[in-house]
Amino acid sequence: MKNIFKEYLQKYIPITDEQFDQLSSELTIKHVKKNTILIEQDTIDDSTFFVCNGLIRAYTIDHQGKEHAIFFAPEHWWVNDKNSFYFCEPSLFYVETLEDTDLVQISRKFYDKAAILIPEFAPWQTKILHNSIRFMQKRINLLLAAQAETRYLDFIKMYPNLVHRIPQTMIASYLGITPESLSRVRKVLATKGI
Amino acid sequence: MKNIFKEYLQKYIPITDEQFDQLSSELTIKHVKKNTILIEQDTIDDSTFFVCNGLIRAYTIDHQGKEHAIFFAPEHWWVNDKNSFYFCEPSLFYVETLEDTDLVQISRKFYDKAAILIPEFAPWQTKILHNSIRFMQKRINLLLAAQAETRYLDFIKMYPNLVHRIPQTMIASYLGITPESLSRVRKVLATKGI
DNA sequence: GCTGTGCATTGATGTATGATAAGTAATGAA
DNA sequence: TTCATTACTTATCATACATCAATGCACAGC
Repeated sequence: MKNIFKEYLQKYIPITDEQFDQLSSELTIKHVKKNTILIEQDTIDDSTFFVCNGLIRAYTIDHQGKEHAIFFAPEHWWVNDKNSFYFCEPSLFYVETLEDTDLVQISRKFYDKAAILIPEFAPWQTKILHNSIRFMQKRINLLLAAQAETRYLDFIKMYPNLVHRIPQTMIASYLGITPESLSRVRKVLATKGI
Repeated sequence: MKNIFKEYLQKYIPITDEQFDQLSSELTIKHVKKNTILIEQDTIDDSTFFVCNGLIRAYTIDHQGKEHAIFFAPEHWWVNDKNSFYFCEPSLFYVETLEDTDLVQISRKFYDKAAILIPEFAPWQTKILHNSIRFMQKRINLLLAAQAETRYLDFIKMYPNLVHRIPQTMIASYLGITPESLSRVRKVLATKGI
C-alpha cells in the first residue's frame, strides 16, 4: 500500500526509494471498513490521511442533528482537519469512510522530514494548498450565487465518477439542499435529457 | 509605507533591515482611491496586495449582473486571486477598494527571494494558507447549515470593526442574502436588543 | 420465497427569503 | 441652503426550497 503512495509522490516530486524509506517510519497503513469514523468532530488529532483506494467524507452535524458534507475525498486525496491537524484545536468536522478504504496515515513529522529531505516537497504542498483555496472560493461563490440545479450540474461536472458512489442524501447535503429537493432537481434534469 | 509592511513582517518572522532592503525592489507602494478596481474578473494578473490601511473587497458578478462578496480584506490582510496569481489562469473575482487604501503590491519573485533569504518565511506563509482554508471551511459550513440570522451574527462577531465600514448591501452579498433580507434580520435583532 | 431496513421518489403544504417597488434617511456637491 | 445621489428600510407579493408524510424500490438476511 505504501507503494501506491510512493508512486503518487514520484509523479509530482523527485524522490528516490532511499529517501522514501527514510520517511516511511512516519507512515502507517490502515485498511478501514465502510462507515468507519476516522476523526470525530470537536476532538484533537494531528493525523493526515492519504486515500489509496476508497472514498471519504468530511461532514459536520448541526444543533438540529442535520449532517452537512464539507467535502468528499476519493483516491489520491489528502484529508485532514486544519483545526486539529495544524492548529491543535478541536476539529470542525467528522471524517468518515463511505467505502472500504485503504489509507496512509501521515504524521506531522513526515512533513517536516520530507521538507528537509526533498527541496521540492514544500513548494508542491503549497501548490496543493493554493489549489484547495481556489476550489473552495469557487464553491463559496456557487453557494452564494447559484440555484440548486446549477450547483448540482457543477457537482456532476466536477466529480463525474463520484456521483454514483455517493448516496444522494450526502450529495444533497454537500449542495446545501434536502434529499427531496435534489430528487426533484434530478427529475427536471431527466426530462431535459441529462 | 514600506515600513508598515516591514514592521508587520517582523512581528512574525525574523527579518533584518538589510534583508528587507534586498527584497524591497519586489515591492511597489500604491495609494489607491476608494472604489478603484485592482483586479478585473477573468483577467490574468500575478499580483498580491498587502493592505497597509484601508479596506478591500473581492467579489464576483454573476450572469444576472448580481454581485457576490467573496471576502473582505482590512489592514494587514494579503489579497490575491489564486487563479491568476498562482495558476496564471483568468481570475475568479474582482478586487476593489472600499476606502482610500494604501497597498504594497508584491511580485511573485518576492516570495521566491524571501523563501531563500529567510528560512522562516515559507513555513509562515504555509500557516497563513492553512488558516485561510479552515476559515473558508467554516464559512462553507455556515452557508450550508445556518440561517441568515445566524450567518449575520457570526459575521459581526468575526468582524466587529468592519460592520460599520462596509455597506449593508455588500454584507448581505457576503452572507448570500438580499439587502432587504438583511434589513429584516437586523430589525428582528434590534427588537432582541442586539 | 418473504420481510425488514435504508434510500429515493412523490405529493401536499409551509416558510424563509427573493423580487419589485416605493418611501425615508443620510451624504455630498453646487 | 437646495438638489442629487446613495444607502437603508418597509411593504406586498412571488418563489425556491424545506418540511412532513406516504409510497416505492432494492437489497440483505432469514
